[in-house]
Amino acid sequence: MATIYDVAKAAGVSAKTVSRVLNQDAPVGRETREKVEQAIHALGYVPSNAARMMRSNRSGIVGLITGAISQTSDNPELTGLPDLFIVQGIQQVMAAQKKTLMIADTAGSADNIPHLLETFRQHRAEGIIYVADYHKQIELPETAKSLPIVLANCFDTRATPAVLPDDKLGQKRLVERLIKAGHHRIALLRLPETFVASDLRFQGYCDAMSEASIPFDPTLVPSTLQDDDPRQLGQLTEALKHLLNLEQPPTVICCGNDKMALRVYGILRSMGLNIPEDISIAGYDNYTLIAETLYPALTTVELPYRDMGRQAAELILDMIKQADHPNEPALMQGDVYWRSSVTDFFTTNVKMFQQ
Amino acid sequence: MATIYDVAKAAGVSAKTVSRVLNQDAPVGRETREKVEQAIHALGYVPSNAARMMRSNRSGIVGLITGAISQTSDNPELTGLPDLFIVQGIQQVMAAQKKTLMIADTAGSADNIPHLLETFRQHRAEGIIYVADYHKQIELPETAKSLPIVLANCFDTRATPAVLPDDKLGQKRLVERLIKAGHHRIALLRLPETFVASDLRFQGYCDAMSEASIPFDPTLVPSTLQDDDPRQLGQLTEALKHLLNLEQPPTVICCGNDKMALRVYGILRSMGLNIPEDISIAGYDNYTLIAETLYPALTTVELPYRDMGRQAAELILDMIKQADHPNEPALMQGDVYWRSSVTDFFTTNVKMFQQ
DNA sequence: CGATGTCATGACACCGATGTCATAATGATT
DNA sequence: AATCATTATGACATCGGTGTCATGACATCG
Repeated sequence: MATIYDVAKAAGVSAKTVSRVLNQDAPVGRETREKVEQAIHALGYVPSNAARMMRSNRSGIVGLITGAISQTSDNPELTGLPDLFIVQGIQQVMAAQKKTLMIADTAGSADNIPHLLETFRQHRAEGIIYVADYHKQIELPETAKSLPIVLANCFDTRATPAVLPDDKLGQKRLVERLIKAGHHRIALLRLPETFVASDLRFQGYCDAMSEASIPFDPTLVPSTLQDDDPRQLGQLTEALKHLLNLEQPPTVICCGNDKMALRVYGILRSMGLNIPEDISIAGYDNYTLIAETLYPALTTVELPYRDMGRQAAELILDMIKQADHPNEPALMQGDVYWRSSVTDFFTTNVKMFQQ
Repeated sequence: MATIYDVAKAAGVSAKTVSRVLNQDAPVGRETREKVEQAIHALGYVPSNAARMMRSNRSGIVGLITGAISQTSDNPELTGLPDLFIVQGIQQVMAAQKKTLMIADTAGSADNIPHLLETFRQHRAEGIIYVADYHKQIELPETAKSLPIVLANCFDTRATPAVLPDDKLGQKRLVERLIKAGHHRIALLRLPETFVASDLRFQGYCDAMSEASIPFDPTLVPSTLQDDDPRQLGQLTEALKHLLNLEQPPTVICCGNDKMALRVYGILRSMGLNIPEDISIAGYDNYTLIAETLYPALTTVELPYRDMGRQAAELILDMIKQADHPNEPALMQGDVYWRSSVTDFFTTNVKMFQQ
């Protein structure tokens, strides 16, 4: 591979002049510049990042640690790869800032993290973003403290800067929207309690209900599911039967996530029920593969992964520039996606009047 | 950040001795080694990759270009991110070989590729893997030729080494398995013809049928769908009606992929049909999120993405070691995943005898 | 017209590792 | 005891860029 000296020789100038042409940091005569540019092109010269980095001591590299790629997570059922949208959001910002993103994968085991951090330090990464596959609490090894670090989709007890989805607000908005559509018997099939999101979303549900002055009815919120194992469809079936057999059954069921909604579709249909004529269904995550492909399309709340990624990227870049960092996690809002799996009594009524 | 000289000073030795301790490439006295190791630990010293790279001229970096992360592909409907499993397979091999994988994303536009290649050259990547989001033909810019390169999930006209899924064999195996289960009226809902896989799988279907001496019946293979747009459920509905109204309707329908199967589930159910009692369904891709979550679980063929990734990684490493490279694309086989969406007449009969 | 400023360019040191060679001390061999 | 092999260590050059400083050629100004 050609070096700057090869170019200098070919152009009949000094290496420093070539450097000036490359960096445009000092005036260079037009003729000289052209000679140099020709030589660069002829030799296919590309400057060595390593050599540059040595002098400047600035790598322009941001490290990204994730299990998103090898998503053999501890809850393989729940994670669906869409957390990769976070990575996408980060990429966008990094590319715009001409930073190089170095992605390392935990290969499913947190034990690899120290080694990954070591590698990043070798490459003199300027900062690190850690992306979790779903909203959860984590604990990074002590070694992580020496570099600016941002957590995305997770948080720790040491107030490391974090970017999180606002699960509480999201669920609240969904329920508000359901109420606006005329529903007031609203059931909630919670995620297992081990998920942070489970409780937050339950709070959002409660907030929306109480603000609408609808008294909380515990029979509409069956005990949380114990496991997300596909073989335990039985549990889900039981919960649904319970809800449908209530004296005042719900008109809409909020599922813990879109995947659960997919299962609920199957079960309800095998019971002979139609969605949304007999009962409305809502999900959470806006996992478009499911939400848009399902028939009817699923009303759900977005997990604002891309936004979270962008936010995390901007945060780490700020922290690299100035050691300053926020103490509160950034909560990102996700929109409600209103699709045909939920009856809107008002819209229906309007149509009826029109007809 | 501490340098090797800081460590040398702290340990009271020369920099070279520290280097020897680090690389274990020459004997070092026990006491000296311990002093050095202490100093390294005390200073939190991590050697600079950049400096190392300068001397050795070996970066240990392999570049990976993909649109998998920002999957705004030209066929956004078809791609579902699982092509990331390819990336995962690559990661596994690279990690085992102590290579650093540098992932760059096309951000949805092939126009960015030259720039990405440039970046990789700056980092002196030793080789490049290009991963496509689905089996297709591509054309890389001329600039790509200067480095060892391997294509994964795609191929070009210049016989660049490639790793591809064996779509033909996969479909053939599935159909063979269906025949073995007692089916002989087997329908095939093809993917749009723009997909390379569409024709290959059709060939596999034909091969299996002809080897079983079942004459080809074109009414069982409706004209391929024009588009995968979710709004064009109508097209799919028409095709299904056509199949069901045949004098001898199929006992099983092979869908172009798992996503299509998901839609077919919805349509058939809204027609009041049960799967698999009334009709069996098979997919393709083994997109587990769909295949395992659907009720009943979907029989499908695996796209061997992880294997393809591993294969591509090993291929590029070979090519880095010796400029040698294969001329034929490597075809990777995917297994048939037999699940309850397809009736196995044979198994059923056995059960009936047993009862 | 001499002083000053700007432009264009080159010489040289330096960033942080490591390869090469030299050197001293120790142990083994004849 | 003399020679040779091995161990343990350091001095120094080098990789490919860029920062600093120096230099010469013009242009501008009072």
